[in-house]
Amino acid sequence: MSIQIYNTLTRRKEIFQPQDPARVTVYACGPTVYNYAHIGNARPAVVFDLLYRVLSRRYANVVYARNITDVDDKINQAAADEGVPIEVVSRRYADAYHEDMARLGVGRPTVEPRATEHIAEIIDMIERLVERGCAYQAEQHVLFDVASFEDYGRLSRRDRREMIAGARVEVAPYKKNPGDFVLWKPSSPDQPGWDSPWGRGRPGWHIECSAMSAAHLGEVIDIHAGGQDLVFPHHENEIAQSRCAHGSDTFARYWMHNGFVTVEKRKMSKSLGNTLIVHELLKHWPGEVLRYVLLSAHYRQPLDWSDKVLEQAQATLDRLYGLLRDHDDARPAEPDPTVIDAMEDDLNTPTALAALNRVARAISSSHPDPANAACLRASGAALGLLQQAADAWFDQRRAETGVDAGEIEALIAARNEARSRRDFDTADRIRDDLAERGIVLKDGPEGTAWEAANK
RNA sequence: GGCUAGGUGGCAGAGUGGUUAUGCAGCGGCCUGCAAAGCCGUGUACCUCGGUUCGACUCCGGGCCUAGCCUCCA
Repeated sequence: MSIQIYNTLTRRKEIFQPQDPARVTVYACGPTVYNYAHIGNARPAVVFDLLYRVLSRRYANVVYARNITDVDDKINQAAADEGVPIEVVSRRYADAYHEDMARLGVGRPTVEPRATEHIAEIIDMIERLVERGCAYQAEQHVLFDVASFEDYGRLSRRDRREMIAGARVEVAPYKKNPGDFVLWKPSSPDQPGWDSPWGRGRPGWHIECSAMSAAHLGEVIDIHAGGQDLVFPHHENEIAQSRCAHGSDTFARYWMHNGFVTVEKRKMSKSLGNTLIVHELLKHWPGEVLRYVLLSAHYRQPLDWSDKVLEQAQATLDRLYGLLRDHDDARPAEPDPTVIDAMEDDLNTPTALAALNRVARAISSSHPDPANAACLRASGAALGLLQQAADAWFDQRRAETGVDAGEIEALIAARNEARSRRDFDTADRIRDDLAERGIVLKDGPEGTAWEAANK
């Protein structure tokens, strides 16, 4: 089987064929670092990290770029509010982003370019756009001339003329067309800025991705990915800039867009004030639970976030880790082919999880079954799951309750002593008291284990 | 208004022109001092109305409903 990808450009699932199998290029839009990441920001990070892993199984050299946008008016605002340079804000939240994503099992991309380190490339690209007649200068701004690009609107399936008619965008008087967007804008002395042929200023929102992807991946890339809300205008504008600047007929050959995380079916967004911050969620749930939930729905579908789905994911992981604890002897193994097939079919993680659970069910209950357990662990690896030691998983779960493990162990010993005397009233009282505190006892042939109940 | 995606069993969520998704919960059984956990078994779902077909949840058309984009946004 080959890798299949749903391409937003054609609205169809297509067989993935890299332009150069010796160097596969992927660019994903990363965070603008002015705040902690919410779980909606985490979805593309998790999903496209998986894409990178899927591609890497087949291609030896996959270059995966995920940028950090570290110059932006929201960052400027946050820095001004605090009275600190923008670097303080951007570094703080970039670090937090890395920590949070690591706890979700997201690896680092091959390259992680930053906008502020590519100002020269950005200016260079804007100059080329002006030379080619695709951009014009007006009142210290440089704007992209949408009318100069015939294919504008093709990705998002919009008609340029209709967009003008229904434009809700604030139309600056110096724009030739309402749809024209800013490539470069002037900075006041108290705003961050760089010298340029158009005076001291800073880049507009879209240009940095075009400049950085060209700098690190080349003028035509294989896959460009991001959230659904970036289709328009961000990606549409990237295409326009890049193709005009390079004089090419293709910018990215495949476009992938993840669906939204919703809360009570409404899109999670800053303006609705219903964002769930990953940093906060991690105080209550293991990162692996968040990851499992993120993978439980197909990446293009909306994913409704709730405590219920978190509890379900945790219960499932408890069961799987229990199997590993009882059967895995850490021998090497290959993942179940069904899991790989599902991943290569446009990252079908729900089907992959179903296959993972079938592997789990194949594990014998009556005999030690290290072969199937190892397959379970290896299959989990393909999804970035089940990679910690089972004991570590359960220790982490216990630690959440903040109880004294020694005390629990002592109570369990007392209960078992009472049971051996057949003093079941005492034994049951101890068990009930522990249950009150959220501790569940599990009697087994090896003795009595315990763990924290689901919240 | 324009454009896009989707409506599947109690919940979450894949998929398929005729055959078991999977998980969580529930129910029955095994096990257990009794439970829990674990294991085994179990539910016969696919918005609505037409059409195509030997046969449609799956294809086509209409309708209803939901969400999203068109403005910063993953």
